[in-house]
Amino acid sequence: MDLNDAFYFVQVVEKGGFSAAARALNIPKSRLSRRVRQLEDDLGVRLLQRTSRIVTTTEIGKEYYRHAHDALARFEVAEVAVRRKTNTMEGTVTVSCSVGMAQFGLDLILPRFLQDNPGVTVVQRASNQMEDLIKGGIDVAIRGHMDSLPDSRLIQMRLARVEWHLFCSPEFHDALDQGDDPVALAGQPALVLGRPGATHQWVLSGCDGQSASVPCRVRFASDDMSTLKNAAALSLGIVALPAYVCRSEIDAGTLVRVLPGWTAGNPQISLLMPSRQGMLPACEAFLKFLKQELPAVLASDLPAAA
Amino acid sequence: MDLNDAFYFVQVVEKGGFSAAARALNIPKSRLSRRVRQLEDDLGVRLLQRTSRIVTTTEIGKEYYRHAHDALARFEVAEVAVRRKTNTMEGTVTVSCSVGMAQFGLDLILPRFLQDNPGVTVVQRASNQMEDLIKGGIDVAIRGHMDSLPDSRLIQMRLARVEWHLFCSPEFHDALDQGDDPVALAGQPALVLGRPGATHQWVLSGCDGQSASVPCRVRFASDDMSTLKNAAALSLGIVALPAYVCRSEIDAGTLVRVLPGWTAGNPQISLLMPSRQGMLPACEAFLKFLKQELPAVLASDLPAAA
DNA sequence: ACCTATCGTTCTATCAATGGGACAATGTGG
DNA sequence: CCACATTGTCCCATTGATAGAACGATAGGT
Repeated sequence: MDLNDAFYFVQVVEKGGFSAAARALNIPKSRLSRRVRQLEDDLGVRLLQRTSRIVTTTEIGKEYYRHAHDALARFEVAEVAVRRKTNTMEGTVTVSCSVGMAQFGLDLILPRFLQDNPGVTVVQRASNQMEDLIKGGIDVAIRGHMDSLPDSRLIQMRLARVEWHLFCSPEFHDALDQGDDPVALAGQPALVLGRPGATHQWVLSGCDGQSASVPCRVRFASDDMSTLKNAAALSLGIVALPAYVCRSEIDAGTLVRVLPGWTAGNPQISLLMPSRQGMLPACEAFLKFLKQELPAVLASDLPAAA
Repeated sequence: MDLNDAFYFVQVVEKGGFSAAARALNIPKSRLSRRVRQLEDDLGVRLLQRTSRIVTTTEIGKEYYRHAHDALARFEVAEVAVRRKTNTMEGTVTVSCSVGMAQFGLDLILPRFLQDNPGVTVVQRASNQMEDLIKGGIDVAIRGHMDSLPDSRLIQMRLARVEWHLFCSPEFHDALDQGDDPVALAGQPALVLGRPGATHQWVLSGCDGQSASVPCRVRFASDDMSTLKNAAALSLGIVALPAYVCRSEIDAGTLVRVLPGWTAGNPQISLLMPSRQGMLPACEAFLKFLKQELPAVLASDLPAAA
């Protein structure tokens, strides 16, 4: 059963003949003749009665026509539905990111995207574990990584580098040695993101290229940056976090930066997507938006947004 | 746009993968892979996200699937509708015949066919002009003809020969010369079927092979055999008609046969149909029924049915 | 950490569908 | 009444799709 044959048959019926249908479809009439005959053979029924001059539909041909016509109309609907989404800014974009990126990065810009694109629905899946993009039906993931991602078949797009700084409460800072020397931090209580091993250390880079590794004492570890920030604000220790995450606390004075001349990491933020082709305009617009807006939000040297 | 590609896509979605669908359909998976990719290219959208291990449907793929699934279900309906009519004794049979054949031939047997085949609808188109079978959507025509029909592409099936006799009212008969000689009828008033020319004659055949042509005087001409019979019963003249048409009048004694040793024609009754292939069982059953029952009805030597 | 079964894709010789013209049949207009 | 235009079908060289194996990748069992 070749579904195209049904289409050809419907066309012949509607145009009132093989030649007319062939002209309308811009295909040779020999094809129409052959395919309709094939359809009749498949069904085991004569659908058209032909003279060399005129074509009429059998009783059963009329019935088949009605149903086939409906079916083809449905296909039309299916195609139109797709084309509408590919031509207009509609559809759903599913984005995966870490909780921190959601709270302190996307949170600042996502509302604007939603306002600018009323037809687009954004589904955010904030999680601190990497999700499988394909299994999860995720259109784009925002990932931070130190070295290049090994994920082979995924499309990668470098977005920005973010600086991680060391933070603590002003009170805690006052109690520290005020020198600009990393070694002074050795053994200090650390608030650590993720699951640290038995020993932990801050890997610091100076502004002039020097680096230092400072062992510390893990007092608290969490997947959640907000919780770590709160712990730091309560003077429980020193935390290494992306600069943009702590911007409002710095402005408010509830956290201060430790060792302003040193950074605690400079990971790459990249966008990952399953494939570049066949992407909805809505998704492309979202990508463009992220590429345009996110770097500024993640930059260390910008003041907080109004 | 290849509609089969949509079918393949739906199968892949429903079976949950290319390999599973290929196994279910008994086709190589390379075809599925190629055709689904082609569909995606045609639509300009990615419908499936693939790993070497897993396949998931895109958001838009899900939408396309829903519509395409509906459309395919419609095709299923179309096919089932046809197959039902080709497998069971259902459908409509359109038969064309002359008014005389309808009133005095088919009338006797058609009710039985309808009773025996409750699912079959018979549309009878009784007309004294030959209709175009194909233009008129006629499945089978019953035609009487003296020499072989020239209609080339139509299928012909010889059914029976019918004898035409000369009839008149008993009163009229009494007034005739009672000899068995055709020449005695010369100049008698004739009731003629169809549109006679200026002159008319009866062409008679004797039982032993002799023939005679008897000129007569046209008093009344009509397309309708019943009207002619009535005119004859009213002693308006002599009419040449198929024997079976006048059977009941002969039995009732309102008409008598003129020149019992002579016949006024012996045309062939044939069935004509547009084509033999792709015929509905209902139509085939009707053909078989006609072939089986009609000759007896048309026979000259049978008593009238009860 | 290997091994194996299975996944979807890709490659290429092979085969079937195709397209364009020829053809017989048949309305149509002069 | 005849020439012509147009109908649907048939024929055959050519082109495009296909089948089957090879392939890289991956998940799960051991």
